[in-house]
Amino acid sequence: MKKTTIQDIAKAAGVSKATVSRAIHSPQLVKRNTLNRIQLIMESRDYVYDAVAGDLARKKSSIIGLIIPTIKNSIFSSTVYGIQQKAEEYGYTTLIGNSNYDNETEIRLMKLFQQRRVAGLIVTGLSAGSLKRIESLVQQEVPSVVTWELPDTDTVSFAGFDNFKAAYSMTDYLIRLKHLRIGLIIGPYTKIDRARKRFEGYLAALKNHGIVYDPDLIVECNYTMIDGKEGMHRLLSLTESPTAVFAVSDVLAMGALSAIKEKGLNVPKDISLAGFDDIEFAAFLDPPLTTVKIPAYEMGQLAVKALFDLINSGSKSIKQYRLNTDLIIRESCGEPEGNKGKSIQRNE
Amino acid sequence: MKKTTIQDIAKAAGVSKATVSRAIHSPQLVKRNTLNRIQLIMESRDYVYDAVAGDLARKKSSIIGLIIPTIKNSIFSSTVYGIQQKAEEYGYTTLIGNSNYDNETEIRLMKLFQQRRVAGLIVTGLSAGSLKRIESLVQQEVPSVVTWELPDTDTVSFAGFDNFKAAYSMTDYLIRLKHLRIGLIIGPYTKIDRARKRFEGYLAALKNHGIVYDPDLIVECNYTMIDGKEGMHRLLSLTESPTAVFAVSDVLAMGALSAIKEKGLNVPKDISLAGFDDIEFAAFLDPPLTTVKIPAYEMGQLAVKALFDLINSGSKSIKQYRLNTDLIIRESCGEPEGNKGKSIQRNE
DNA sequence: CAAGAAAATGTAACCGGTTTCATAATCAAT
DNA sequence: ATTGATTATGAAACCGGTTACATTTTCTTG
Repeated sequence: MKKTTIQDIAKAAGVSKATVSRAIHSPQLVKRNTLNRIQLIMESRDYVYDAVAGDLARKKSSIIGLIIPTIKNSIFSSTVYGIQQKAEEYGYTTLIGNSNYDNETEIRLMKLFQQRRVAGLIVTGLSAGSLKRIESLVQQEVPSVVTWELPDTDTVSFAGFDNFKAAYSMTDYLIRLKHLRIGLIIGPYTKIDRARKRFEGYLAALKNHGIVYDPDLIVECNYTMIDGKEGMHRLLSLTESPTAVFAVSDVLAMGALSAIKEKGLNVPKDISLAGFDDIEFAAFLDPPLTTVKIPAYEMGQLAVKALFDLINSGSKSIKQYRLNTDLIIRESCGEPEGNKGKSIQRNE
Repeated sequence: MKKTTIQDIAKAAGVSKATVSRAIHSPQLVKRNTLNRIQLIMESRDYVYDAVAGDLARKKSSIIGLIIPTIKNSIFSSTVYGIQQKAEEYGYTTLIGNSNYDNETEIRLMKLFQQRRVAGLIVTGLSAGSLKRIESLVQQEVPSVVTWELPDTDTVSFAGFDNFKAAYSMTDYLIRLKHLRIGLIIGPYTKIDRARKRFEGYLAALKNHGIVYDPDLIVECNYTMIDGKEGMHRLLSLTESPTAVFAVSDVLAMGALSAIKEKGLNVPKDISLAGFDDIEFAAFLDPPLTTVKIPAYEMGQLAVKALFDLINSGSKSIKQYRLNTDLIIRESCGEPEGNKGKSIQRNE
């Protein structure tokens, strides 16, 4: 049984395809009478509009493409959610691709989406290469916006936040609590720009306070709880282990926390722990996690807003949203034991 | 600047559209020489294949639609991930819609996907209404598979597990630990079939052990940590509070756990706590959470497999995968205090 | 080299809509 | 009833590909 098309409807209603098309999209252009007849026939024949054909004819689609590193980290889910909510308001659907933190995959997905003729693209880019790629997409008239970072360009729209500053402020906070040996558990900062910026923020904070950087305190790993746990175990087995650890992702922090507990240590008495993202469960940990709040949901919404500005302006209106992050002080960080009152050692 | 089409390429290469089309999809049908020429021209003009036009002409698409309750719960993310991984193997992309546990939205999304002419649909259905809808979709030749449950039908493919049994087994386990007052924190079981099945599993276990069902011990709520926390607070403020609580979602359990700690109680000494789903963090909680493991990832993969069987067989081959759930015993459940050795009270 | 088979390419209809422009029908007002 | 404006509809080209079928080219081989 062939699917019903507007042609069929037209014939049955004794009108032309054009009229049926109008009946669907601009009913006010069709006489009451005709309209009713057409609608009745559509009902009775289970007509289903073909959005593919429509998109082709109209030369525009109502799908936006979204590329994120992974759907498995709930912090990205929040952004996705923000995007979907907002996109839906505009009548758009979202096609999601996971790059799995892989550059090749990311590029492949961009191409794929471009082939699908998405109305626009939102990318949580990985590297400088991503940016180049996006600039070229924009030139090829695929409206695109970057999120989760502040790319250094004025030709690309974005809704992001300052990864450097966010990591800086947390490190600074820990230093002010009088920590001198601050461990860092962080994602693959050689591959991912965002992670590198955070790493630099950490470094800069140390430097500003005149603290020497100790490479032994850095654990580079992937973004799972297991990684966090293993990373923390490594730090704890150091001859001179850190008094505070900054896990640059709450997921890592959670893994780290479990490692600490396994060792029978107390947070924050024996060791301070800080996270990054402020995902929902951060507040529910024991102790509640001090972390950096990323406005993931709002960022998603603004990314969509920026995207539609781009779309509606024929790629003219470039919007760049810089969102703030917040230090969320809970109970997982305190002054280092035995260091109370001691002033910070400086290396000059 | 107009986009380059195969027409343009054809003209430039001095061949027909058909040859260009072949060069793209079946290069082995094109002479080496011509092929090279065409490819060169495609390169130089930044030709981007139009998958929309292709899909229309070919009357099939390479997008599969996916409807889940919410992307925000990581347990669904696992299923999504499984689906995306598998779908990608087959060269398909995934369009994701969130129903937000709302029936209307779910139906709207199904229609939307049908209009988009998706190759197939994977639905984490909500209610009996969903099933009806899906049966009708299948009749309209939209290959569809249900997941996350075992619909009672033989005309629809699915990859799911037995929600009743899963909840039954956990409740049974708690009872065998000698708990008599078992609280239940559960999602909106009046609206969501899956939740209702679980509720019934709980009820059946009680009944089988001759324990009277106390409505005061049931908290019906949504699926966030806050809900779990509030729910647990309610249970703890009961005159006769439960000795064990079964939170039918790890997210709820985590909220519940924080409520328990807030009260200064110990798990499992003062109260036992069980979850459902076995999301990644369940093992990392303090104490590690006893829960029911749902094979979310595998389920996603099998759903895709079932879907492609359906697609490739012209909707003939119906596959029904019944997956097992496992009781994961960790440390959050123990015998009730002061009840040790006491035998179970029966109400006959 | 001729002839038949195999390989390469072209022609044109088609997928299911949209939209411009022209024409026909209706309406208001003189 | 006539005219001009307004509203409703139709005809046909178009969107960018695919594909069945026909035709041409190239390859084999006797």
